[in-house]
Amino acid sequence: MNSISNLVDIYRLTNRKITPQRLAIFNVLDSNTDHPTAEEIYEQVKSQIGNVSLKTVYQTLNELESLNQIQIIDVGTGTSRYDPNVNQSHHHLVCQNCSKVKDIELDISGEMLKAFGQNSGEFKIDRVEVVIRGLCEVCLGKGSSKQSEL
Amino acid sequence: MNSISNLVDIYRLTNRKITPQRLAIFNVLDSNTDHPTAEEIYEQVKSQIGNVSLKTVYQTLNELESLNQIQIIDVGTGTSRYDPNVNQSHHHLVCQNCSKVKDIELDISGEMLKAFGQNSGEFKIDRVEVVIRGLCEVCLGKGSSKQSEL
DNA sequence: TAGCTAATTAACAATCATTGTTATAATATA
DNA sequence: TATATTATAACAATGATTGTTAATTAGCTA
Repeated sequence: MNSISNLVDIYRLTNRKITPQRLAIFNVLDSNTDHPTAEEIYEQVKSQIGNVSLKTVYQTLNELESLNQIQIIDVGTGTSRYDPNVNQSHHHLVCQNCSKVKDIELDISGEMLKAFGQNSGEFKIDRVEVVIRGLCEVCLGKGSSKQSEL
Repeated sequence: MNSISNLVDIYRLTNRKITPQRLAIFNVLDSNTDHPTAEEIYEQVKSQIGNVSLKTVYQTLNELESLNQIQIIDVGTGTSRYDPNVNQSHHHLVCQNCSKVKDIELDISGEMLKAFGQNSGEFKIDRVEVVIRGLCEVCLGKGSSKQSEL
């Protein structure tokens, strides 16, 4: 994601209005590395400006994705997560216990991509996503009993 | 997934009953490489034995997963797909146009796993999933306009 | 082979994440 | 400041999946 002021510019240039709701959403996303869900963003925006609807949050997030300013990631935990990191190529670690997602930088290039391409037949590769599943630091420390609180 | 007769054995050994519905589901999954959705399995079972409920299909599929006989894959297309291939390690090609999923054999070992582990910090890796997104052979042939029929 | 009992099924409602609809409100610009 | 246009909120709706419960069936045993 670009900085907030860049986003404002992008919004102006594309004839979108700068509303308090949108600014607050930009603000929550700015430099966020937590991969929040829409619900979590909604809660944070609410605590900043008092009122938003969940619909507005979803709308704005989808908009930001089509403007290539965020990435919507779905790693099969039942809820999409929103990642403002679109500049550096990266992949994701997913905790099988608490469902939290962390970034991991992996250089999927050269050898690997070549190997992928050789096995993919007639398929035209657009991009490669690696999801690494396991246990995060926090859940490791707690044993591995199921719990869901953060 | 094991062969159907093996599944029947597993079901008997775990005090589960062999019902026509379950047998038909086993039969649909047997050697299936199409990554069908629950709905698709439901349709096929219905055409075989006349009546099932979707609930029964979901139940049996979840059961088969916890018995490690199938893999539930969720590649962010909004619907889970069911893959009886649990014996060979493999990954998935996902068509961005028609959402179909194909298997791809990739050797994620040695170098790669080492690289992954080095970047993952305190995270304890259980398994690595690679999803390659792009266009399948069929959709390539059709240009890349959105269509959803198979 | 009939009867018994636990397991299974089907019908239906419920859930959760996400999207559609529409009347009202707010932004940007003249 | 008025006006055109876009955005918001409230609400209903959707689609995939799961919960509930009464009725049915598989498989054991007499």
